[in-house]
Amino acid sequence: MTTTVEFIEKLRNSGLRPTKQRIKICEVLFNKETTFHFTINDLVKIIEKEANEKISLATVYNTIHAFEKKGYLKEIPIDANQSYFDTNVTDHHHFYDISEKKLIDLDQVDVGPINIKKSVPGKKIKSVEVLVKLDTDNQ
Amino acid sequence: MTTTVEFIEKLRNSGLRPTKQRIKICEVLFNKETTFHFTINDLVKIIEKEANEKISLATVYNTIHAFEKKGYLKEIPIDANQSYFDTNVTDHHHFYDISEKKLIDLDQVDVGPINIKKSVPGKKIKSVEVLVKLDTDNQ
DNA sequence: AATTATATTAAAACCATTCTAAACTGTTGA
DNA sequence: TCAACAGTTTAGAATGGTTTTAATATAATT
Repeated sequence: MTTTVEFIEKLRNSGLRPTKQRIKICEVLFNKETTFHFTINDLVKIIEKEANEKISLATVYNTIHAFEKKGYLKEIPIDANQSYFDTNVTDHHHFYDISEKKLIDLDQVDVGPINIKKSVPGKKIKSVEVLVKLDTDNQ
Repeated sequence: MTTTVEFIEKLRNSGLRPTKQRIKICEVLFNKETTFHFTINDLVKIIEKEANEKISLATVYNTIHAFEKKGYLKEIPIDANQSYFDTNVTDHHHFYDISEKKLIDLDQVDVGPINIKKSVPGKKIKSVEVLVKLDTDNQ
């Protein structure tokens, strides 16, 4: 449980003005028991359900991008249709259930160490992401 | 080097009528020394340069999707802006150079075996893809 | 050659995302 | 406290990759 005051602190410390829209989005994203995955569309629906006032779609995009840049969110590449975000910003991997279009976290422990044996001159590794696609098991 | 006749065979064997558009796309995609990565936009430019006649954008999309469904191409998820395709359909992984927006193949050997220790009931693993993001190394 | 099924096409539609520029709000410092 | 400024929100328009449409063309079958 994080208080509104703590979100205001967090925002200010990040150089982001604590507007009521950003505080609301913080509450929706970071005041949950567990981390979760969402699309912008999902998020807008949650906000509309929880809030009594409407937030402009442009503001939702702006805020999500600001949070991503600050490292409070991670974008998960799955397909080219839509952006998926994750409130779990620790290093981890994903299952993607193709039929249900749902993401499931895969801890580092569940995948084991990955050793990249190749390198590209002048470039350094920024991240290593494993995506495991799942299909219905009808044998 | 694959002849036009062989492409016609391949198409027919796949249940795809060998139209001159599809044959042209086959030649652009599968008549190369090495496999490569491309976006639809890249492909259209290559076709326009190589061919004397124009192929409709809708046909390019249709054909790429048909080829993907037949397993002649793989889509690589990188970000949500654009679809990237790979003419290398063997199991392998990728580097993604963020600054240059370029994909580089990573052989299975370069990554080593990946052991997924978690499972989801009723679901089976369809694919395991590793995406290694690269950044300019300015230390 | 006629018929049928499939493919191509240009243009319109679609839809997630970004941009615009005007109105609004938080912050700062006098 | 309040004016001034910089940063933020907003609705709506614009963008751009992708898909759909429905008319025309082509390949396959008879």
